Amino acid sequence: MAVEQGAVRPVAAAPRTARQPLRQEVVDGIKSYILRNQLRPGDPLPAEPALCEALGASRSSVREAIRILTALDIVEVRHGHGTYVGRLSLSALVESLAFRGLLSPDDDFQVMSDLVEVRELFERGMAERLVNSLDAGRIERLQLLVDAMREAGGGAGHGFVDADRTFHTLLVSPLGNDLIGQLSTAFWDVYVIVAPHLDVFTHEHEAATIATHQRIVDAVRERDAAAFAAALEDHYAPVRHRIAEARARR
Amino acid sequence: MAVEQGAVRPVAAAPRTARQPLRQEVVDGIKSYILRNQLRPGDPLPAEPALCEALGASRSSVREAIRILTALDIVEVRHGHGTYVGRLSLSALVESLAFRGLLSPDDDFQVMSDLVEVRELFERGMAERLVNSLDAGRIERLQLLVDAMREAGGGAGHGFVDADRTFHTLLVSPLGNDLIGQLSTAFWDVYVIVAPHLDVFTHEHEAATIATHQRIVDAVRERDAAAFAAALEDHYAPVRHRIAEARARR
DNA sequence: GCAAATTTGTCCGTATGTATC
DNA sequence: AGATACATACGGACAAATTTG
Repeated sequence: MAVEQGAVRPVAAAPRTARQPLRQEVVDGIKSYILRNQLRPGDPLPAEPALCEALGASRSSVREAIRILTALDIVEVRHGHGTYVGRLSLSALVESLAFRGLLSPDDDFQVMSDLVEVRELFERGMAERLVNSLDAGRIERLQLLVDAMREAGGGAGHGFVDADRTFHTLLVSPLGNDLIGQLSTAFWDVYVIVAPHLDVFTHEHEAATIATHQRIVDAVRERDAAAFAAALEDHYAPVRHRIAEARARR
Repeated sequence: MAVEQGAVRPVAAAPRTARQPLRQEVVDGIKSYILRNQLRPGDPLPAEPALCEALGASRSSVREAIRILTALDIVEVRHGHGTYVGRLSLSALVESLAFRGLLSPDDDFQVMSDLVEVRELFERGMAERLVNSLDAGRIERLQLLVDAMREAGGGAGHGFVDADRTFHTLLVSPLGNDLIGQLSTAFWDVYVIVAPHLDVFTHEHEAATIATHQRIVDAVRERDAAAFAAALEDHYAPVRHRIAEARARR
């Protein structure tokens, strides 16, 4: 009631000096709400009208704020269902890097090269710890993934790339450092998105790839860090070479 | 005029089957526009009305799409001025990781620990290449930053953290791998955001920090990879220790 | 299976703040 | 200072998706 509101000003007492946009305050407000109530990924958030009233903003502003937070995977929205706390994944990194790779027609190969280099750095830098911390169960699953790659070899390739992705995720999993695993898979995703646009993604090297993966498993089985590092070198060298080759073609 | 629109359908001829939201199509449309015209960071984008007409969407949908792209730093908006191609920075990664660190009251220390570990991995994994590729000019600037840290020591601390940040960015710069540098800085930013909330950020260890930074510079000057790695170990060990200590306090 | 209720998606019209010329 | 172009914000209305009785 009392919708009279003689003044033009809405209801808010705040002068709305707004050095920063209102939607940013809403973003911070929603973040604070999540932190204050110690919510976890998957937990429900108040519906849009409730957020509007609680934060003193219109639905447009609230929705724009929600869009920002969904882009960061801090909140997740299901149409006709509700708004929830997101998974806090690195999806934003993937989107951002992938676009960067697609954008620059000159140094896009540089982006790819950097990407692969970091992945190699993770695995080679952790060689000692990895060969000593991979348990029998994980080694067995690594072997199964190599077998899967052999079978999916000439096929659509979908199973092949999935097995490859899972292999490297599993490889760094025993470190207890989730960030390394997530960055590694994120970079892998970016590579898969960008590579087809650069003609560096050929299926001719599948046999060699499978062979080096097998050598990695063998090295881990024998806890041989040197052989492990050597196998990684032989695995990543061709990738680097392919990128350099494609770059030269331009 | 002609707002009659006998059918319920808007104006678009497209049936708008829309398994995915319209704003997502707008996001893809703007991305395509940037790629198609090979725009660079800072280049102007069409104004909102133009985008609405070009993509067949209302202002709301276009604006929400722009918010998503802004969060990823793919576009940048200046109020009352226009929208432009963004810098493609890793700001989204910083926001996302920082929130993850603030969110988990149990394993937030794990996030910090992972962060520092990756940074150390970058610098130690590249030790050989770094000591051999840092030129005299860069070494001189590294020394100046250490000096700056000494001066800013007891002060507000603002100059101290800035110098520290610049030091590590500069340290990995000669690799020619922008991604490593940007990730390293991004993690540093996350650390600075999250650390104060965990009581791991004390000023007591400034003297020791300065000393190890000096040792790093000395090692680089003498192209001594072993001493370089040792200095890094001594630099990061206390940080790990502080995090573990803070974790134990909980 | 249907209908109602809830929630998000999209649209429009309008008013305001901001930057440029 | 005025005019123009642009982004920001509001509020109401209807469409679409999902759940529930």
